[in-house]
Amino acid sequence: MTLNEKITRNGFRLTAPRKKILSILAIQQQPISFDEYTLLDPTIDKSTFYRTMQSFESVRIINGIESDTGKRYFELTETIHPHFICQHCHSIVCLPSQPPIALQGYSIESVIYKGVCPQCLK
Amino acid sequence: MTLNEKITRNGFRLTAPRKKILSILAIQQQPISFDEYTLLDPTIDKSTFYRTMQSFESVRIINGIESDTGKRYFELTETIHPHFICQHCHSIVCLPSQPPIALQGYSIESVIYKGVCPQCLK
DNA sequence: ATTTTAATGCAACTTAGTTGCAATAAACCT
DNA sequence: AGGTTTATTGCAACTAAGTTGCATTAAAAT
Repeated sequence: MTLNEKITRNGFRLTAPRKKILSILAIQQQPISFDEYTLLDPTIDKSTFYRTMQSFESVRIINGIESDTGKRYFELTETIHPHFICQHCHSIVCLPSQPPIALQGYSIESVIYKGVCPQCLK
Repeated sequence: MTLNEKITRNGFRLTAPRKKILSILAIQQQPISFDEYTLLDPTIDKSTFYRTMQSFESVRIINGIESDTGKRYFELTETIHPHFICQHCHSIVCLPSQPPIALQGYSIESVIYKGVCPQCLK
């Protein structure tokens, strides 16, 4: 199922702002915040952006990550992978996929590690 | 090193609001938010609470966790353990301690799993 | 006991994200 | 294709969480 099918089959309309959001998120190496997104697409409206994130999160097109800066970061959920948040420089890094963790009774969808990144440890 | 020593040796003063915060956090089963804290101690001032969290986080007396509700949750860092955040009911659960994860070059201080909890899966 | 200075408590502020609503435009239907 | 329906947009106003400035208070050092 392509991304566009995922959208239309879930009853969402494929609009211009949504296409742009998806095309921009598709080329990111890390999750990005609304602030970072507006630098790449200054025409976007705040509420359109956040509403799109909510809609697409609800059908697992997008994955949101809470930073310790009080902002949310977003990425496409193409390949599931863990993330690392540096508590010193607050960067969010995608980590290589790892074998899924099993936890009796729980459905685990993502993993976040917090700590200090190699650069900040120096 | 006791908790009080940890506080005074880091140059912090052992004040009445701080003692109360610590005594209340000490008897929690899960991390709590400012809202939840005020129910247990209605005399606390918002800025005193948050400033205490910041100070004590900086010296690892307290561990903060970002929920997907846009709130931060706090707990004492006595025993390090992972947490689970349910994306459906937004509860935060302490999980039993697990063998530490190694990640080349990184210092990992905590792990958060996100997904759906057993109750919500039913 | 006095002095020093960190911490408190209040009010005002900031910032991220949400909401209401009229206008717009996908997608559906002959 | 043209008309209709209804989801989505874009704007402004709002909310909620957390922060900041500052005068006052009280730990702790002398």
